Amino acid sequence: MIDLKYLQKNFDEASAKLVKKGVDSETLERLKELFATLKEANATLEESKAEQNKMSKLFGEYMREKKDVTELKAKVDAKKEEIVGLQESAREAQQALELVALAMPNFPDDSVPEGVDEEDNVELKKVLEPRSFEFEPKEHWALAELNGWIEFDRGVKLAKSRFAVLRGEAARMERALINFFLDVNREKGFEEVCVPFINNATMLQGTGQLPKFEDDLFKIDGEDLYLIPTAEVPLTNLYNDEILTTKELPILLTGYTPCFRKEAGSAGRDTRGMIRQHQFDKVEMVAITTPEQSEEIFKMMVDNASDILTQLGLPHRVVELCGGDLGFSAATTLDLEVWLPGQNKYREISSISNTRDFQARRAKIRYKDGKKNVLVNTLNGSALAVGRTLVAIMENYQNEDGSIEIPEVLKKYM
RNA sequence: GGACAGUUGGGUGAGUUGGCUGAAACCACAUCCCUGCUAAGGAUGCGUACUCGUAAGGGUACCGAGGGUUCGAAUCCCUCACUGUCCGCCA
Repeated sequence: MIDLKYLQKNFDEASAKLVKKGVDSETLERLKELFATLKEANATLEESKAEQNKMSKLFGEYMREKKDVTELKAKVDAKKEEIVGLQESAREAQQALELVALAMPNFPDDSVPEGVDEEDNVELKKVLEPRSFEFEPKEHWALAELNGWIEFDRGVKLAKSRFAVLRGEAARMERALINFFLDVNREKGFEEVCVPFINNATMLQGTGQLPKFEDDLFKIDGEDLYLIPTAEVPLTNLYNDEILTTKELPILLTGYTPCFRKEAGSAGRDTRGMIRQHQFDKVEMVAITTPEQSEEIFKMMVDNASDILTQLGLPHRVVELCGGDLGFSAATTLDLEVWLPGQNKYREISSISNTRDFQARRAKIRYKDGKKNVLVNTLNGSALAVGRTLVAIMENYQNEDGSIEIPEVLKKYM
């Protein structure tokens, strides 16, 4: 959630920031008004309650002194009636505010480039030269068929479209990649964590998936539970509603989880192959830091993900997302895009974001800085998306006959 | 899933004949004093959130969550969640 006090005090500045992210200033104006309304409603309510509390105390004294209380009771009864009304309007103001506030995306950093969609993203650097093929490189689904690695039709049979089955060497490579990623991350100082793959609504709200993106989630029928769309949710919310100490920070976590997404808005996109599935494996990095630490940790996370790709010998590039392409919770995001020779383009394989205190405010994650409680910064990033890495290996390591070499670093894992 | 018990501040743990308890005591923690040096003693402070105020200092809310009774609830009633124990089931 954005800082509403900041919005109130620096409206023009705040609204300029959010325009970058495609929020119109009318919505912001409304948010500001709702906030002011709530504050006023609460102020009057609290004043009345203070009076009532005072009278109730008096009441006790009267009783003890055996004084007559009928007059006092009449007064306090009248006050009570008044409070019921005030309470109702305060509650309405609260709900109206939350409706808008929870749907408001994070402020982008000032350094974020202007732009409306991925066309306007900025390439920062390329790592590794794509290899040149003496034959026409195939796409991964063709290779999958040749090698018997992926069964799309049986995945569909078991569940529905956008589910797939990995077999034999592909299944083993999937597992090898997970282990490789976790090992590298651990060497970089991330603690490995194994978390529930199902989280409750409060946690999903903490990281920003709810209430706005409910349609993208698989919900458990009849329960307040959802399949996680990313390990970012459980890893970040590990500290939901907690107050940490300075010496605990930064907290660096990594974990493997499957991720479940409805892909509601992506009908028709990447329907072929396993670039976009309802279920995919991912190893995630999450960092909980002080505001001062987050910049450095962010760079470290990007370098780490890039380093993993380099170790795998996969050509990739680093792209800075423009304001319009930035996710809901992110203040800044760098994507790593891996080269897919079969598709002849770079495709996202990791996305690393600093949400600053946006998630921390929602999830109430703070740390004690001296006497004050300060919101932490939370960061997250993939290292890496496993299925897409498998795809990248297939396409980059293919031979003319369709066979696939195993990257050197993975050999000891297979 | 069934039965019973429980859920209080960072921790342990009082308080359950409703008001003087936002909450004793102890521990932990912080600062200071004394002492002096692998110790001990003393003083003070020490929950969270919102809100008013330059500040000092006020106000409101929170004793698992939500609702109810009452002038007033941690204390009474209802619903739910969670934890523990026993039973059932089970990887």
